[in-house]
Amino acid sequence: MDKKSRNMLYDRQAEILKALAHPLRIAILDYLKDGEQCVCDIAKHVASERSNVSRHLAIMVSCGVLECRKDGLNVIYRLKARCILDFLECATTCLKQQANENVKLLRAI
Amino acid sequence: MDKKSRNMLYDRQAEILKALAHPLRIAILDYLKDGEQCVCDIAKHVASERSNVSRHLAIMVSCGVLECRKDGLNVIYRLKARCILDFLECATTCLKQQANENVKLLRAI
DNA sequence: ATACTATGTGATTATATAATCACATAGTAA
DNA sequence: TTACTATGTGATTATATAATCACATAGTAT
Repeated sequence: MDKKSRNMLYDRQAEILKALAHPLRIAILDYLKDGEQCVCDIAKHVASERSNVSRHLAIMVSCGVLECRKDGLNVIYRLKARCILDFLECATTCLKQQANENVKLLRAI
Repeated sequence: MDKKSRNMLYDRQAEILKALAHPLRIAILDYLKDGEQCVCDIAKHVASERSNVSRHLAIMVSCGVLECRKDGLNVIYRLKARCILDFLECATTCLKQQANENVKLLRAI
Protein backbone atom coordinates (compact mmCIF):
# COMPACT_ATOMS: atom_id res chain seq x y z
CA MET A 1 0.00 0.00 0.00
CA ASP A 2 1.38 3.44 -0.86
CA LYS A 3 1.64 6.28 1.62
CA LYS A 4 -1.44 8.11 0.35
CA SER A 5 -3.68 5.04 0.56
CA ARG A 6 -2.33 4.26 4.00
CA ASN A 7 -3.19 7.73 5.26
CA MET A 8 -6.66 7.43 3.78
CA LEU A 9 -7.10 4.14 5.60
CA TYR A 10 -5.99 5.75 8.87
CA ASP A 11 -8.53 8.53 8.33
CA ARG A 12 -11.37 6.09 7.79
CA GLN A 13 -10.35 3.94 10.71
CA ALA A 14 -10.21 7.00 12.95
CA GLU A 15 -13.62 8.08 11.68
CA ILE A 16 -15.27 4.83 12.62
CA LEU A 17 -13.56 4.70 16.00
CA LYS A 18 -14.62 8.27 16.72
CA ALA A 19 -18.19 7.41 15.86
CA LEU A 20 -18.15 4.83 18.65
CA ALA A 21 -16.07 6.74 21.19
CA HIS A 22 -18.80 8.10 23.42
CA PRO A 23 -20.43 6.46 26.46
CA LEU A 24 -23.95 7.18 25.25
CA ARG A 25 -23.27 5.78 21.80
CA ILE A 26 -21.77 2.65 23.32
CA ALA A 27 -24.84 2.28 25.52
CA ILE A 28 -26.98 2.57 22.39
CA LEU A 29 -24.96 -0.06 20.54
CA ASP A 30 -25.13 -2.37 23.53
CA TYR A 31 -28.91 -1.95 23.51
CA LEU A 32 -29.26 -2.50 19.77
CA LYS A 33 -27.26 -5.71 19.83
CA ASP A 34 -30.46 -7.45 20.98
CA GLY A 35 -32.52 -6.05 18.11
CA GLU A 36 -33.76 -2.90 16.41
CA GLN A 37 -35.45 -0.15 18.44
CA CYS A 38 -37.16 3.19 17.90
CA VAL A 39 -35.62 6.48 19.08
CA CYS A 40 -38.17 6.78 21.83
CA ASP A 41 -37.33 3.44 23.42
CA ILE A 42 -33.60 3.99 22.97
CA ALA A 43 -33.84 7.35 24.72
CA LYS A 44 -35.80 5.79 27.55
CA HIS A 45 -33.29 2.96 27.90
CA VAL A 46 -30.19 5.14 27.97
CA ALA A 47 -31.93 7.79 30.07
CA SER A 48 -31.13 10.76 27.86
CA GLU A 49 -33.07 13.42 25.96
CA ARG A 50 -34.74 12.42 22.71
CA SER A 51 -33.09 15.17 20.69
CA ASN A 52 -29.68 14.31 22.04
CA VAL A 53 -30.15 10.64 21.29
CA SER A 54 -31.36 11.55 17.83
CA ARG A 55 -28.11 13.42 17.21
CA HIS A 56 -25.96 10.52 18.41
CA LEU A 57 -27.93 8.14 16.21
CA ALA A 58 -27.39 10.42 13.22
CA ILE A 59 -23.64 10.38 13.86
CA MET A 60 -23.58 6.60 13.78
CA VAL A 61 -25.75 6.38 10.69
CA SER A 62 -23.59 8.86 8.80
CA CYS A 63 -20.50 6.72 9.23
CA GLY A 64 -22.19 3.44 8.42
CA VAL A 65 -22.48 1.96 11.89
CA LEU A 66 -26.28 2.03 12.07
CA GLU A 67 -29.14 2.11 9.60
CA CYS A 68 -32.77 3.05 10.04
CA ARG A 69 -36.21 2.72 8.55
CA LYS A 70 -39.50 4.50 9.12
CA ASP A 71 -42.42 2.67 10.63
CA GLY A 72 -45.37 5.02 10.89
CA LEU A 73 -44.44 7.76 13.28
CA ASN A 74 -41.44 5.87 14.56
CA VAL A 75 -37.97 5.58 13.16
CA ILE A 76 -36.37 2.22 13.88
CA TYR A 77 -32.61 1.96 14.21
CA ARG A 78 -30.48 -1.16 14.00
CA LEU A 79 -26.85 -2.19 13.68
CA LYS A 80 -25.73 -2.14 10.07
CA ALA A 81 -23.20 -4.91 10.70
CA ARG A 82 -22.59 -7.25 13.61
CA CYS A 83 -18.85 -6.60 13.36
CA ILE A 84 -19.45 -3.29 15.12
CA LEU A 85 -19.93 -5.25 18.31
CA ASP A 86 -16.39 -6.58 18.00
CA PHE A 87 -15.12 -3.15 19.00
CA LEU A 88 -16.90 -3.43 22.32
CA GLU A 89 -15.42 -6.87 22.88
CA CYS A 90 -11.94 -5.58 22.09
CA ALA A 91 -12.42 -2.78 24.58
CA THR A 92 -13.62 -5.19 27.24
CA THR A 93 -10.62 -7.42 26.63
CA CYS A 94 -8.22 -4.50 26.99
CA LEU A 95 -9.90 -3.32 30.16
CA LYS A 96 -9.69 -6.81 31.64
CA GLN A 97 -5.99 -6.95 30.87
CA GLN A 98 -5.49 -3.58 32.52
CA ALA A 99 -7.40 -4.75 35.57
CA ASN A 100 -5.28 -7.89 35.76
CA GLU A 101 -2.10 -5.82 35.66
CA ASN A 102 -3.42 -3.71 38.50
CA VAL A 103 -4.17 -6.81 40.55
CA LYS A 104 -0.63 -8.05 39.99
CA LEU A 105 0.77 -4.69 41.00
CA LEU A 106 -1.37 -4.64 44.11
CA ARG A 107 -0.16 -8.09 45.15
CA ALA A 108 3.45 -7.05 44.65
CA ILE A 109 3.13 -4.21 47.14
CA MET B 1 -24.25 -6.20 36.10
CA ASP B 2 -26.11 -3.30 37.73
CA LYS B 3 -26.84 -0.02 35.99
CA LYS B 4 -24.05 1.90 37.69
CA SER B 5 -21.39 -0.67 36.80
CA ARG B 6 -22.67 -0.81 33.27
CA ASN B 7 -22.35 2.95 32.87
CA MET B 8 -18.84 2.83 34.30
CA LEU B 9 -17.96 0.18 31.75
CA TYR B 10 -19.35 2.32 28.93
CA ASP B 11 -17.25 5.23 30.17
CA ARG B 12 -14.07 3.19 30.18
CA GLN B 13 -14.81 1.67 26.81
CA ALA B 14 -15.44 5.10 25.35
CA GLU B 15 -12.20 6.35 26.89
CA ILE B 16 -10.11 3.69 25.25
CA LEU B 17 -11.84 4.12 21.91
CA LYS B 18 -11.35 7.88 22.07
CA ALA B 19 -7.66 7.36 22.76
CA LEU B 20 -7.37 5.54 19.44
CA ALA B 21 -9.75 7.67 17.40
CA HIS B 22 -7.29 9.91 15.58
CA PRO B 23 -5.50 9.29 12.28
CA LEU B 24 -2.11 10.23 13.69
CA ARG B 25 -2.52 7.96 16.69
CA ILE B 26 -3.55 5.10 14.46
CA ALA B 27 -0.50 5.71 12.29
CA ILE B 28 1.64 5.56 15.43
CA LEU B 29 0.05 2.30 16.57
CA ASP B 30 0.51 0.81 13.13
CA TYR B 31 4.18 1.77 13.30
CA LEU B 32 4.69 0.42 16.81
CA LYS B 33 3.17 -2.96 15.96
CA ASP B 34 6.57 -3.88 14.49
CA GLY B 35 8.46 -2.90 17.65
CA GLU B 36 9.24 -0.10 20.08
CA GLN B 37 10.48 3.27 18.78
CA CYS B 38 11.68 6.60 20.13
CA VAL B 39 9.66 9.81 19.73
CA CYS B 40 12.09 11.13 17.17
CA ASP B 41 11.71 8.17 14.83
CA ILE B 42 7.96 8.04 15.32
CA ALA B 43 7.67 11.71 14.42
CA LYS B 44 9.78 11.17 11.34
CA HIS B 45 7.72 8.19 10.30
CA VAL B 46 4.33 9.83 10.69
CA ALA B 47 5.62 13.13 9.30
CA SER B 48 4.43 15.34 12.13
CA GLU B 49 5.99 17.72 14.64
CA ARG B 50 7.84 16.25 17.59
CA SER B 51 5.85 18.16 20.18
CA ASN B 52 2.57 17.16 18.61
CA VAL B 53 3.58 13.51 18.47
CA SER B 54 4.71 13.75 22.07
CA ARG B 55 1.24 14.92 23.06
CA HIS B 56 -0.47 12.11 21.16
CA LEU B 57 1.86 9.59 22.77
CA ALA B 58 1.03 10.98 26.20
CA ILE B 59 -2.68 10.54 25.51
CA MET B 60 -2.19 6.88 24.69
CA VAL B 61 0.06 6.28 27.68
CA SER B 62 -2.41 7.88 30.06
CA CYS B 63 -5.16 5.47 29.08
CA GLY B 64 -2.98 2.38 29.13
CA VAL B 65 -2.54 1.83 25.42
CA LEU B 66 1.20 2.50 25.33
CA GLU B 67 4.05 2.41 27.80
CA CYS B 68 7.50 3.96 27.65
CA ARG B 69 10.99 3.81 29.09
CA LYS B 70 13.96 6.15 29.02
CA ASP B 71 17.09 5.16 27.16
CA GLY B 72 19.65 7.90 27.52
CA LEU B 73 18.30 10.96 25.81
CA ASN B 74 15.59 9.00 24.07
CA VAL B 75 12.19 7.89 25.31
CA ILE B 76 11.12 4.61 23.80
CA TYR B 77 7.43 3.88 23.33
CA ARG B 78 5.79 0.52 22.78
CA LEU B 79 2.36 -1.09 22.77
CA LYS B 80 1.31 -2.06 26.27
CA ALA B 81 -0.79 -4.94 24.96
CA ARG B 82 -1.11 -6.58 21.57
CA CYS B 83 -4.88 -6.58 21.89
CA ILE B 84 -4.81 -2.90 20.98
CA LEU B 85 -4.12 -3.95 17.41
CA ASP B 86 -7.42 -5.82 17.33
CA PHE B 87 -9.20 -2.47 17.15
CA LEU B 88 -7.45 -1.69 13.89
CA GLU B 89 -8.42 -5.09 12.51
CA CYS B 90 -12.04 -4.53 13.53
CA ALA B 91 -12.01 -1.19 11.78
CA THR B 92 -10.52 -2.68 8.64
CA THR B 93 -13.15 -5.43 8.65
CA CYS B 94 -15.96 -2.88 8.96
CA LEU B 95 -14.53 -0.75 6.18
CA LYS B 96 -14.25 -3.78 3.91
CA GLN B 97 -17.89 -4.64 4.56
CA GLN B 98 -18.91 -1.08 3.75
CA ALA B 99 -16.89 -1.20 0.55
CA ASN B 100 -18.53 -4.48 -0.42
CA GLU B 101 -21.98 -2.99 0.11
CA ASN B 102 -21.04 -0.10 -2.13
CA VAL B 103 -19.87 -2.47 -4.83
CA LYS B 104 -23.18 -4.34 -4.66
CA LEU B 105 -25.07 -1.07 -4.86
CA LEU B 106 -23.03 0.03 -7.84
CA ARG B 107 -23.72 -3.21 -9.69
CA ALA B 108 -27.45 -2.86 -9.03
CA ILE B 109 -27.63 0.50 -10.76
C1' DA C 1 -60.59 19.96 10.52
C1' DT C 2 -57.96 19.67 15.50
C1' DA C 3 -55.07 17.46 18.74
C1' DC C 4 -51.45 14.47 19.61
C1' DT C 5 -46.95 11.87 19.22
C1' DA C 6 -42.31 10.78 17.45
C1' DT C 7 -38.62 12.64 15.37
C1' DG C 8 -35.17 15.77 13.57
C1' DT C 9 -32.86 20.24 13.34
C1' DG C 10 -31.44 25.35 14.02
C1' DA C 11 -29.37 28.21 17.45
C1' DT C 12 -26.82 28.66 21.37
C1' DT C 13 -23.44 27.69 24.85
C1' DA C 14 -19.98 25.11 27.18
C1' DT C 15 -16.36 22.14 26.88
C1' DA C 16 -12.81 19.21 24.67
C1' DT C 17 -9.45 18.46 21.28
C1' DA C 18 -5.65 19.58 18.18
C1' DA C 19 -1.79 22.12 16.33
C1' DT C 20 1.79 25.36 16.77
C1' DC C 21 5.47 28.06 18.80
C1' DA C 22 8.52 29.08 22.37
C1' DC C 23 10.88 27.53 26.08
C1' DA C 24 12.57 24.45 29.93
C1' DT C 25 14.71 20.21 31.22
C1' DA C 26 17.66 16.19 31.04
C1' DG C 27 21.08 13.63 29.25
C1' DT C 28 25.29 13.39 25.97
C1' DA C 29 29.59 14.76 23.97
C1' DA C 30 33.66 17.63 23.48
C1' DT D 1 32.73 24.11 31.52
C1' DT D 2 29.96 24.80 26.75
C1' DA D 3 27.38 23.08 23.01
C1' DC D 4 24.17 19.92 21.41
C1' DT D 5 20.06 16.68 21.07
C1' DA D 6 15.67 14.53 22.44
C1' DT D 7 11.79 15.29 24.83
C1' DG D 8 7.95 17.37 27.26
C1' DT D 9 5.03 21.27 28.48
C1' DG D 10 2.87 26.13 29.01
C1' DA D 11 0.33 29.38 26.29
C1' DT D 12 -2.31 30.37 22.56
C1' DT D 13 -5.58 29.76 18.89
C1' DA D 14 -8.66 27.30 15.96
C1' DT D 15 -11.80 23.82 15.49
C1' DA D 16 -14.83 19.98 16.91
C1' DT D 17 -18.01 17.98 19.95
C1' DA D 18 -21.88 17.75 23.15
C1' DA D 19 -26.04 19.19 25.47
C1' DT D 20 -30.07 21.88 25.74
C1' DC D 21 -34.11 24.41 24.36
C1' DA D 22 -37.35 25.80 21.06
C1' DC D 23 -39.48 24.84 17.05
C1' DA D 24 -40.80 22.50 12.56
C1' DT D 25 -42.32 18.44 10.26
C1' DA D 26 -44.65 14.12 9.46
C1' DG D 27 -47.66 10.74 10.56
C1' DT D 28 -51.74 9.17 13.54
C1' DA D 29 -56.13 9.44 15.73
C1' DT D 30 -60.58 11.69 16.71
